[in-house]
Amino acid sequence: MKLSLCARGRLSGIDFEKTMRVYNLCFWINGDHAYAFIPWSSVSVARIYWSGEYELYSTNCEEDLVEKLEWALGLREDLSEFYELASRDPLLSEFAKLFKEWRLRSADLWWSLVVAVCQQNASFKQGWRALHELVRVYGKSVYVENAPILRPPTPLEVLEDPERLRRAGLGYRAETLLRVAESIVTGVIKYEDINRVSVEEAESTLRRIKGVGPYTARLALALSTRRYELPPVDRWLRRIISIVYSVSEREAEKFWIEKWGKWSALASLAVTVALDAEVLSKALVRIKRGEVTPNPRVKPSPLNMSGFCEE
DNA sequence: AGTAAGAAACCCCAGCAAAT
DNA sequence: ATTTGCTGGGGTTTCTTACT
Repeated sequence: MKLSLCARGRLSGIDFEKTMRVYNLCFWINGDHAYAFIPWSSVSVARIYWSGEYELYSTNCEEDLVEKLEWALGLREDLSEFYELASRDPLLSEFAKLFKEWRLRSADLWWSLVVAVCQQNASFKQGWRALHELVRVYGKSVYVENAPILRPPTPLEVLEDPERLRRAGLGYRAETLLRVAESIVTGVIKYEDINRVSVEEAESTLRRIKGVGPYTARLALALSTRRYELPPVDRWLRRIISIVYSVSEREAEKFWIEKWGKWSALASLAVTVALDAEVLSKALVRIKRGEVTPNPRVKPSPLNMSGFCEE
């Protein structure tokens, strides 16, 4: 699939390097720039330099691609309230100082669900390796200036060749992902519907897919709709919450929502970045030592997944 | 013999669905 | 509402090997 240049320009207002590095696969990070696939469009990819300069490539140049790109980068998202709360929080105050200009990158509903399903019952390493392998094993590329760039497979491509999910190491999660692909292709699940209703309703809609529970649904919602009221809380975070704030694990989620309000899901993700998604035992040691900012030596981490490309 | 690196074994962990 | 079992790879410990 050959893409042509649709637009170029310069954006500003956020930290493009942090925004592009956090939870991005190594295929798409390259020295002083990175690639972002633009949701809700035909196949489109933006090359974004840390300076904010960008080049936008697509199969057919739509009008509002730049707008979609800005949305996906959270360019107009006002996080001052979140960072104000974070600055008074023991886990995220240091993070708040360093990551004020960071924004969460959005993906379309399909890819958000793929990401979320890969994380099920998996450590950070296991989940992201599976996602990395998934992209590699399907081996679909777009061509930008005659150079191939791997792209995520579409739900149709996954349904056409479901065996590759096993090779990617998804294990039994493959079954869930196939049901997700099915739901997307048949239109049972549609972004417009999900985005129109409350997050609570959206969550229950997604959960109608067997294998999609609250964690998966909420992570996917946060990534695809930029609405953060319902946090994904896994055992890792639940344990951390209960220890740091002296609440029972049973009450941890309720506590988290009361604490962060409409920023709950963003706070969940921020904690994983701040602690490099290290395994629980190590994360707890770091918290005890007050080491709650990302450590560049930790690999792989949400900020640095280059290791998967070197395996 | 002592030690470090490498391999293997063991246990543990994860989110979800189903059972209770 | 709470507990249990599923499933597959990661983490940790233990054992083996190789080298000084």
